[in-house]
Amino acid sequence: MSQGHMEVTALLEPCGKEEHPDCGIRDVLTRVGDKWSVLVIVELASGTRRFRELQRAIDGISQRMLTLTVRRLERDGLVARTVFPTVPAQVTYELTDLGSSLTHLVKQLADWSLAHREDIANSRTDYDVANPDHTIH
Amino acid sequence: MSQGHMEVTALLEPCGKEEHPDCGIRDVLTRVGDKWSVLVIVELASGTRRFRELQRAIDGISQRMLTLTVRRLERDGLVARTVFPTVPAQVTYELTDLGSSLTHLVKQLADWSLAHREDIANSRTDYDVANPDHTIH
DNA sequence: CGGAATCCAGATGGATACTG
DNA sequence: CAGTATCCATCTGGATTCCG
Repeated sequence: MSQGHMEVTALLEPCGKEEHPDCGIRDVLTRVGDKWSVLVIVELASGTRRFRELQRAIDGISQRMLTLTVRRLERDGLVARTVFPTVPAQVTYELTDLGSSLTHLVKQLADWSLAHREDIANSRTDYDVANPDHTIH
Repeated sequence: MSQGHMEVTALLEPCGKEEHPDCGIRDVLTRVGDKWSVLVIVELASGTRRFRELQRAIDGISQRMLTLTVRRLERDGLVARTVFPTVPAQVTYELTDLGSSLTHLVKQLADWSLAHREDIANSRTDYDVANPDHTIH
């Protein structure tokens, strides 16, 4: 059942003539890698949230970016959006089954990040000391 | 040993007064989420590669972006760069232990992407049909 | 071969103001 | 409350040229 190796090999091969050669994986990774998506996913992993609840939970996100982020997640089928036509309007967001299945992997990535962030920070410091005038970031 | 839940909760809390409130996880995720890093990591997961080998293996990457990508991965301690002072120069790249430990997660993400790319594509199509004039991407 | 340097277009994201 | 609209700064990444 552990077929990970075979699958991933296909990553670097064109899998369809007309499509992008990355088999669409980049679509998913750029979504996960954008500035706010993961934080939204992690927050929704704890339960249904309203728009303002999300904004208060995610420090620093602007109204505009929260809107864009949840819209993209909704378009990808990872998040479900429900509008209650009350006054004022009330909108809730929750993960779909697809979104929940991704959450598990996102949490592993988050844990890895937390576990190794010291290593990475140290490596960066070392690199910056050894290469005083680099422009990489 | 499964402490995933507790760890990730910390994601949304400021963990240090002076630092970014995301505990540095965004550093890792943006690295994984950028356009080329994952493809470089996956290729290096198969073994040591020279610069030109990487470029030939990764379809569409420019010289500049390959340089930037491997430099960032090196700075983060995920990739080791070795220069052989021959003429012409010969440079090899390989994953460090840290990089290898991330590879496993990256492969899971890649497998998830491949497994669900149809679902996502369908969801996007449905969304675009239901919202004919949206500007999201 | 393995880059570095420069230039430039497009994407991303923040601030602000306005709305049903 | 839950957005939309606009403007604008920054970042990302591609193309090209040059270099040891």
